[in-house]
Amino acid sequence: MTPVIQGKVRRNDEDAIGCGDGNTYYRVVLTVPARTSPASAATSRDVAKAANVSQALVSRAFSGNGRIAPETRDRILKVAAEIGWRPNALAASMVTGDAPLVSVITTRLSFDWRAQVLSHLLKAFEAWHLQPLLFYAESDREVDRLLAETISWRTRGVVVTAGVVPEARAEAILSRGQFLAALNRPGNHPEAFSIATDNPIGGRQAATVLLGEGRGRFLALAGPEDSWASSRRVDGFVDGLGQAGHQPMVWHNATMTTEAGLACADRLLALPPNERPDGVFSTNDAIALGFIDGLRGSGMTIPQDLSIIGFDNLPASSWTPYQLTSFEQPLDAMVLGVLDHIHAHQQPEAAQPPSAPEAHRLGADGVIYCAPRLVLRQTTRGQL
Amino acid sequence: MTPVIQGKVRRNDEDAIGCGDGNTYYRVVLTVPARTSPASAATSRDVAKAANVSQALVSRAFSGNGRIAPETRDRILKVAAEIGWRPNALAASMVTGDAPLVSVITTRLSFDWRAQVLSHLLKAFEAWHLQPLLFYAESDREVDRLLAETISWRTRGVVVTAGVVPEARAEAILSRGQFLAALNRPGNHPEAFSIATDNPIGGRQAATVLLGEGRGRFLALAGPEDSWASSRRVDGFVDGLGQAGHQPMVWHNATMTTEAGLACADRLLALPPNERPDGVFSTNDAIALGFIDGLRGSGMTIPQDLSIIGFDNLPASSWTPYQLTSFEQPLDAMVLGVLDHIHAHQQPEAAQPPSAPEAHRLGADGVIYCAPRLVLRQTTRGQL
DNA sequence: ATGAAAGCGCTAACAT
DNA sequence: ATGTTAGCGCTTTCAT
Repeated sequence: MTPVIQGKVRRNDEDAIGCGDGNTYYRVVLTVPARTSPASAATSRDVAKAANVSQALVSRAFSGNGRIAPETRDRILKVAAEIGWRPNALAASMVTGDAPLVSVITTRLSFDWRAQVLSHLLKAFEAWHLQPLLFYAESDREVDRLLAETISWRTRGVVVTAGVVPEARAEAILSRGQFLAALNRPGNHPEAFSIATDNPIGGRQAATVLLGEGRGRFLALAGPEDSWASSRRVDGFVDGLGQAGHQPMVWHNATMTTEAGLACADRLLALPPNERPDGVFSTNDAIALGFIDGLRGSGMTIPQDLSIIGFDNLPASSWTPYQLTSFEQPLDAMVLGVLDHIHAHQQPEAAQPPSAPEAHRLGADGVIYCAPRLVLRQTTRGQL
Repeated sequence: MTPVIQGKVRRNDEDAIGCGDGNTYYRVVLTVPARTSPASAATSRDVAKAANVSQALVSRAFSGNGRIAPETRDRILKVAAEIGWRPNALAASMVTGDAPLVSVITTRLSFDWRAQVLSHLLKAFEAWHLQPLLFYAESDREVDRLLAETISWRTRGVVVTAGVVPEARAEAILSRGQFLAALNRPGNHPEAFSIATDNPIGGRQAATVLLGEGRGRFLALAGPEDSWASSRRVDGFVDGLGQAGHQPMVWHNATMTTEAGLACADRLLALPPNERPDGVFSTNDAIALGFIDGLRGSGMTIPQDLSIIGFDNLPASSWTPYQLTSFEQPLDAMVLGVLDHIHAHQQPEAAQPPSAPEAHRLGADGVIYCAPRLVLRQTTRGQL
C-alpha cells in the first residue's frame, strides 16, 4: 500500500520562509478528511454477538477466570481479533476496583541521573505488567498538586522521583490504601516506602579517598541547600573530614549543572593559588564535569594539583577528556526495592524479604539506604 | 510529627555484608503492620451524604456542567476536600466514553535525544491536562505488541517515539477513532500524523559545509541500515556531495553510541594516512563524540586534518573538549505539531493551522518535515 | 436549583 | 459449559 495523502494541502505563498539553505519552506496546512464512520467502539457484546455466545463468555475467554470450553475460547479469541477488540481495562477496573496502574511523579529529564531512573522504572513496570501513568512536575513546587491529581486515577500507588512529599499528602495517599514509594528522598511517613542511595557513606568515602592522597584543603561543590541528596552527601563528606580534623569549604549552587560547575571553577581560580583547595568532592557529576572543563587552560592539572570526585557516574564521566572518579548509584537495587514493595503491597500475605541483592541498611528515618559503588578513575590518584 | 518506624526490623546477622568502608551492612527486612481499615475508597455518594445533597450534585459541583447554587457548590467542595475525595476519572470515562489519556510508546532513555523528546512531550501533556500512559519497548520488535496493548486503555490516541508502526496496526488504531502520531518516523498511513526533523536537508547542509571547506574525502558515520532517521541523513549527505561530484564512504554501526564512535576512529586510523577521509558527517552526536575521543592522541587534529559534523546537538556537544558542530533538532516545533494534531483530532470542527512557528515542508510521504538548525562550532572551520 | 434514574463496558456471583 | 444478573462510580438526561 502506497501511503497517499488524500487531504488538501493549503500553501500560503506569503508564508514562504527562506532558510538560507537553498530551500524554501512554507507553512503548510494539511486537511485530512475525517473518517466517514466515527468508529463506534466495539464492545464485548459485539464480539459475543459475532461469536454467538453470551457476553460473559467473552469476558471469560480473555480473563481465564471461570469455566469455558477451549474451542469456544478459541472461537471467541479469533472473532475478537478480527473485530480488533480487547477488554476495556478502564471498565474492568470499575468492577474489580483495581487497575494495574501506577502513578509516577517525575520532572525534567535533563542531562543527569533522572532519565536513567525513569528508564529503569519503566522497564521494570513493563516486565511486571504495570502501566505507568506519568505526572510531570516542571518545578518541585508542583509536586504536591500532582500528588493530589494522582488520586483521580485510582492507581495502585505512586512512585515519587522528584520533589518532596508533604506529610499530610503522604497520609492522604496511604489512608486510601495506595502505596507510596519515594526514590532517593524520604517518604515522610512511617508507612511510606523510601529507598535511597547511601549518600552520607558516599560523602565519607570521598573524604577517605582524598585524605588518603594526602590532600589538605577541601571543597564540596553542592547543589541547593534544600536538596536532600546533595546535603546528605556533603554531610558525609564533612563528617569524614572532621574525623581527621579537617573541614571543607562548601559552595552551594542553585542548579546542579555543568554551567554551575564552570562557575565554580572560575571561583576557585579567583582564589590566591596558596588558598586553593586540592581535594574537591562534587555532589553530582554534572557539576564536576563543568568544573573540570572550567579548569582547562588554567594551568591547574588534575590530579596533580587537585583531585576531584563526582557522584552519579554519568556516561560522560568515563569519556576520555574527563575520566572522573565517581559514585555509581545502586539504581537496579533501588528499582527492585520499589517493585518488591509494590508486590508486597498488593499481596501482603505473600510478603517476602526484599530481593535487592545489594548491601543496604535501614536508617532511623525509615529510609532504606543502598551503598553506592566507588568508581576510581584518573581525577584521583588514591586507592581506597 | 517525627517519623517513627513502628514495624519490626528483622536483622539477620548471617547476612552481614562488609563493604570495606568501615560499615557493616545487613539485609534488612522491615515489616510494617497493614492499616487496620483497608480504607474502602470514598465515592461521590459518601460526599453527597456528608454534604446532604444528591449524588448528582456532587458531580455537578466538580464538573461545572449543569446548574448548581454557588453556595451548594462550595459546601460540597469543602466536604469533598475533608474526605479527600476527587472524581474517579476511570468511572467518568465510562460514562463520557472518553478519558484525557494519551498512550506514549518509548524506549530506553539512554544518553541521547530520546530523553529530551520524552521530557518535552510530558511537559506539553501536563500543560494541556493530558495524562500520558507510558509503554516501554526494550527493543523495536516489541513496539507492535505494545501498540496492540495500547487499545485496552481506550486512550485518545498514541504517540510513537520508538520503532516502526506497521501499516495494519496504524489502520487498526485509526479505525477505532484514535489518533496516531509518529515522532521522527513515518506514520505509514495516510491518516496518521507524522512529524520529523528534515533529515535529508541536514545531510545536504553538512555536505555543503564540508565542501565549502574544500574537503575532498568524505565519510558518513551512520547507524543501523534500518534506522529511518540515520538513513535519511546519509541520503541527504550523499546527495549533496553527489552534486559536487563526490561520494562518501558510509560506515554503518549497530548502535549509535560513543562506543561505536570510538570503534570508527580506530577504523579510520587503520587506514593509510593518504586514504583517510577529511570530511566526516556523523548521523548522531553520540557517535561523533566517541569518534573525537578516539582520535585524541593519534596526532590527527580537528579541524585541521579533519572536520566533523554531528546531529542532535547534545548538551555534551558544546562542552570544552568537543565543541562539535551539530544540528539541533526542532524539538519544540515537533512536539507542538503533535499537540496541535491531538487538539484537531479532538475538535475537528475547530481545526486551525498548526501553530508551529518553525519552517516546515510536507513530504510526498505525508511526513511534515521541520528544518534542523545548524550550530557551528570548532570541529568545522567553514561558514555556511 | 435539585433529585431520580438510566446506563457506560465490563467482571463475578449465581442460576441453569 | 454457558447464560443471566447485579452492580462498579460516575455523568447526564429528564423530572420536579
